[in-house]
Amino acid sequence: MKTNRNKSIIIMKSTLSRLPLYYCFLKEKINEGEQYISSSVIAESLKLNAILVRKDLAGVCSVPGKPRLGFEIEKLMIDIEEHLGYNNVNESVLIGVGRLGRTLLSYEGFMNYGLNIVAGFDVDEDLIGLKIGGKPILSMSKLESMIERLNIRTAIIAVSKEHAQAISDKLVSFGIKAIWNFAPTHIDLPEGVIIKNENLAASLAALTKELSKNL
Amino acid sequence: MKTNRNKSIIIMKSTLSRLPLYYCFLKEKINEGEQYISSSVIAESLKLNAILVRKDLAGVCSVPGKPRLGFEIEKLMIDIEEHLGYNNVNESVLIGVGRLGRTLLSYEGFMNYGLNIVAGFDVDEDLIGLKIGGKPILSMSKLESMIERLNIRTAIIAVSKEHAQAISDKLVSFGIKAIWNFAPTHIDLPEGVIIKNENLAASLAALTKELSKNL
DNA sequence: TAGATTGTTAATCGATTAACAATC
DNA sequence: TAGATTGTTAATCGATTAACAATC
Repeated sequence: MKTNRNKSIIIMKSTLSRLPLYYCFLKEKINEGEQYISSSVIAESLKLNAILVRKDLAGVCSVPGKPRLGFEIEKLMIDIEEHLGYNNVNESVLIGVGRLGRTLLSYEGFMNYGLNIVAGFDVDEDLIGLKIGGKPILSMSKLESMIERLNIRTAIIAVSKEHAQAISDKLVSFGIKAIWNFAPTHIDLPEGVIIKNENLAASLAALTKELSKNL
Repeated sequence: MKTNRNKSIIIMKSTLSRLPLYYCFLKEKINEGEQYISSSVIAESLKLNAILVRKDLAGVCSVPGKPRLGFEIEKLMIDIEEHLGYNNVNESVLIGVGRLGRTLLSYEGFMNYGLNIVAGFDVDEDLIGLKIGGKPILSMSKLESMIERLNIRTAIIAVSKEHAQAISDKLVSFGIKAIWNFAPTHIDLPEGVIIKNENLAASLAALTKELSKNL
């Protein structure tokens, strides 16, 4: 872990999780015609601690900010893109073209972040051959060959919780290394495969819970 | 903050965020006919540190676990429900019945967590009067009266990013105290209103980023 | 009993906040 | 220059991990 220690190039996970927030805000600002921005303005708008923002930015920016002026927005955005890997387009497959799956297929936001779902897969014969959001829906039998041919590493699971584990096992055997799971269930995976669970219900529950604390 | 210090009833935020995970796992186990479970089994299955799980459970459970046996699953689930507030049904409104909005309206997972979207709202005349997932779609003009009548505190925003700020301002003026934002943009809110941003694209980007680190 | 598993107290780790000198 | 804003080092805070005695 002591590879490149030129200038404390170690960026905290927590910082990484805030970068999209900054990026989104900077995009707004540049659309409003702004050219420079100070960390304190960002902090205030985003309701974050000013020192925290300053430290985050210090970690990612290639050109230091200028006292009195702040950071050049355009440069800063490029730096953030670099760190988030928005430049290397990431291709993924989606399994399960139900309602949620269709939403994800046609979600345009992904493009902006360098993400591309190449196809949806489903067992339902009626869906196969259709296009949703410009993406083809293919038979499950095509899954393996597509993953191999395009060397895809990331899969999105939008099937029912009953099928999630079986599908995941298949995906892993085909070479998938990262799974974004929307099925509201726990999935067991071998070492080396990373997973991100997106439990929408739990997410909303957490919000309402916090609300009830604030009375 | 020194109200009820009977038995360290202060539960960490991080613990709270893991509770849905435990809950989901316990549900599986009880369906398999299990009656007791040990923290170490939970930890192993969920790939968490055993001590962490033990501590989390110690914090929420009303009946202590039994050495050698573990915790009674059913009791534990009830305790978790208590802590997550799954029991007090939370009602919310959804603004923006586009593709994402429709998915959320018909997402059945919410029910299990004591969450209920009472109606969807949209400006599109063609949608008004329809039912999706059993929930009516109403005109925006009905929004205020519904929030007031049912005393609703939580709103879900699934409109385009251009409209998100304006809608939020309206919602706050109607009395909404918590916003779950799916529009990929930053929203400015007054003190006292809490927000949870659900940036799907950023979420996937983070996953693929982590993948690329693992090479 | 012996052994597994619990709950708790202390140690470590990581992230946030505070303080402050440097700079335009 | 004076003042705002930067980057960095140190202090605090919170969460995780380790250690261990207590219990069935």
